[in-house]
Amino acid sequence: MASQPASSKGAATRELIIDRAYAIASRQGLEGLSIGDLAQAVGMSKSGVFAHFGSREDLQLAVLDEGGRRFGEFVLVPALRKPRGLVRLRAIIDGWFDWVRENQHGCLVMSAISEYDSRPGPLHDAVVARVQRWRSDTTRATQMAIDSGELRADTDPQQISFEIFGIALALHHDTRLFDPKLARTQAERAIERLFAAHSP
Amino acid sequence: MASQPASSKGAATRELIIDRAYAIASRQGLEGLSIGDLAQAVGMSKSGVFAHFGSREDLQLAVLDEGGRRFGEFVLVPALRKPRGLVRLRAIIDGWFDWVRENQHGCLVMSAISEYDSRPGPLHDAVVARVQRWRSDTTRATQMAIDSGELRADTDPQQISFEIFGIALALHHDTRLFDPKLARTQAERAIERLFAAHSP
DNA sequence: GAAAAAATAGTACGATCGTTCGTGTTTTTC
DNA sequence: GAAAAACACGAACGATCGTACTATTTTTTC
Repeated sequence: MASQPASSKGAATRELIIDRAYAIASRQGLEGLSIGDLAQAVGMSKSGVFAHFGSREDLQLAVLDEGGRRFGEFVLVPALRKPRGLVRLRAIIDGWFDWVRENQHGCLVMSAISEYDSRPGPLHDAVVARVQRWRSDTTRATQMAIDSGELRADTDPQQISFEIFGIALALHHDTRLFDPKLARTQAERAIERLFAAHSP
Repeated sequence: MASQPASSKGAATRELIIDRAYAIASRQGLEGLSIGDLAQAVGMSKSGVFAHFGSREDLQLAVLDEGGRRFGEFVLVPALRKPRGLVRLRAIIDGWFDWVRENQHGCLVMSAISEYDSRPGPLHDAVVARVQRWRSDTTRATQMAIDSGELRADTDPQQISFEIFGIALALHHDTRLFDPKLARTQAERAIERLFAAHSP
């Protein structure tokens, strides 16, 4: 999963560690990520793993960052290649829905939201920044769809962002708790109704 | 917080323990609930606390149950005193929104969803059962609003349930991550649009 | 109030936690 | 290839984890 042949040995193993850590934290959450488990997963000693990060918290921050990076690469980057307007906004949503399907075992960032939303500290701040960035991306894409006349002029882009977020959250949880296919259908129907309500 | 003067001493302290455990788990999650912390919170010895539950898992199940009970008492019970139809459905939603506002530090059941949605075991099953029950309550209330003619006959009550769930989730997270008041406004606007789209 | 039962405390266990430190090995630099 | 720097290991730390076992205290029953 390493994006490129890292320059130094240390950077390469650091990437490997984060890759494994991402896999573990996707299932167990960032709070459920222990250095012992991680060391075993990468086949190194605990102290060897630890040395790459000043502390467990720094490790968690790095893993959270990796989660945000992957989400961006999977969802945002492809969408940005689409033309501005409703097409791009729909690409973001579809990409997100696919992301939920692809990550059956859980989405790290979404878990992190629940874990740190009311626990102050660096991780809370990082999560807030991450979600905020994502939300503003969606808001911006919505604004473009308004500018292009594909959504009504009196549409509130932040409101749309909020509602898309909610639909994605419901999809995320229903996918794991109940039936993935039904959940996807319901999410898509909700999106259609959302756009229909704001179409000019 | 004890509902009634418990018959035996043991049952009374058990209630006390669960009350404190609920408070801790609301902030830290059920996985973040340790018997040591809990013992200190109730002013008992670790083993004294432990003896009331066969295992940590049983304790977690009991606390989860308490969370569901409180939610039901706060949201569902008052709503069931309202007349069937849209009034009751709106009461459920308003109650839930108030619940989110009231529990600033986090909702235990919502956290539990994230913690156990993809981790098999008794707690996963308990969470699924809990959410399922809640969803079917909402679906039933929606069906009544259809029957009374307040919502269109071709409305899918499960779809409505899904969307309400999503809006509540978004409200829940935005309340903690961003601005509670703005989140509440956005959630209410989303609900209005949802009903408007299905009004006859 | 004595006897039986229930509740709580105390202690100790093996495991695991994050972290530190000193030593050895591997990689990079010159 | 030698010197310097980076990397990894192993052992040990104090703390905390859930749990088991045995006393001791408190409550209930008669």
